[in-house]
Amino acid sequence: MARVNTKQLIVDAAVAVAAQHGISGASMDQIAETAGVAKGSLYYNFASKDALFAEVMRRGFERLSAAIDSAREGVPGEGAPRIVAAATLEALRNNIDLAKLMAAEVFRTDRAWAETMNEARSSVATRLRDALRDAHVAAGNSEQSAERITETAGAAFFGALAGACLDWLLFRPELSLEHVLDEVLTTW
Amino acid sequence: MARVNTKQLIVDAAVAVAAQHGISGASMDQIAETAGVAKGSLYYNFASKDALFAEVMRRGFERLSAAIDSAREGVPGEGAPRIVAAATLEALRNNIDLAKLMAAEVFRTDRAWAETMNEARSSVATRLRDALRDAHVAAGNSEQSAERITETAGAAFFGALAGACLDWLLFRPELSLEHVLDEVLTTW
DNA sequence: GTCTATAATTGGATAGAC
DNA sequence: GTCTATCCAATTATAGAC
Repeated sequence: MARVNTKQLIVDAAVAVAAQHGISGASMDQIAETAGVAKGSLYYNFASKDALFAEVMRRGFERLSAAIDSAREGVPGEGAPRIVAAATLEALRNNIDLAKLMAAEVFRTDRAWAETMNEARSSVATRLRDALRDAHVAAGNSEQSAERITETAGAAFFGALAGACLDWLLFRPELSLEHVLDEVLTTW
Repeated sequence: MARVNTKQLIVDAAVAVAAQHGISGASMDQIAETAGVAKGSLYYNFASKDALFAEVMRRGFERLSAAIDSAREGVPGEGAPRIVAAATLEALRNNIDLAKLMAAEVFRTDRAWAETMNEARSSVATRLRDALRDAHVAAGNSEQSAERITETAGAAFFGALAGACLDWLLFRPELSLEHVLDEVLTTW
């Protein structure tokens, strides 16, 4: 085992490089240089560029799901959308490179690892959908009515958060998280 | 002048190829093959790959803006969000490759033509923001209150539409446009 | 486990014929 | 205005030393 976690070093570098140039535009050379390791080490730790980015995306969505789950613990239904939205914005802000990368690649269906990424995407959308459903029921609507809120609404919610978040971080970084949250939720 | 519009042929092929592999992953060779022209013709019609995709993105956002403007004509404030949302979904559905491409590249800030694309992105977000503002006022709120709805809300609205639209077209194509619209707007 | 060196292929772009 | 042929740089991946 390596003295430091080389795998994590490489994954972090891959995120940083791909956030700027996209996955196809990110070269293994530049990733190795950014990580401070030789290119040979990349191929010792990952079978291929595809395998590396499958791992990058898997970890990214996993982190997002975990942040949402953690935020929701013990929160009543009516507060759910705001709290999961805040957790999502927070997670994206903490790693803006990863946010750009996920936004750019989440709907690419041709990759070798598209299936893996799609499951991760779906699990995030499902969590957001559930938050919307819980709030719907807490507002006095029936369970049956809440079931009309599907994963598509979750995907819309996620898209709204990602769109607002990137607009915020890239073009209006002076705004506060609370302000961005208000803009997303008051119109929702 | 060419007998057929070679420029348009090339632009269409570029959209198709880049929708699958991203812009960096789209090779000029494959674009030429898809368009049914020689690679030399690409470079006769466009100065470089960057210039080609600058034109692709410019036309894409222009089409979207035009669709929104056309839909809004003569529509009262309270109906504005639904009508512009429908027009946006319709435009994206009519060219799903372009939708994937715009979603993947809209927040890339390192491109040579990032400034051009950013203006186009901003003009779409502004149009959506205006629709939200008009509905807000039509619902009985003050103009002053409506001004708290900014371009960030427009970006969120666009993100929601793009997220729902791609979820729909890629994974749930059996849904109707009206159904998708309802899912986006009832939770909004 | 990490390095250096290199193989094999593909990429963007250009020159010049027609 | 379009084609074919070609250049050169960059890319993924591998081999083998340490």
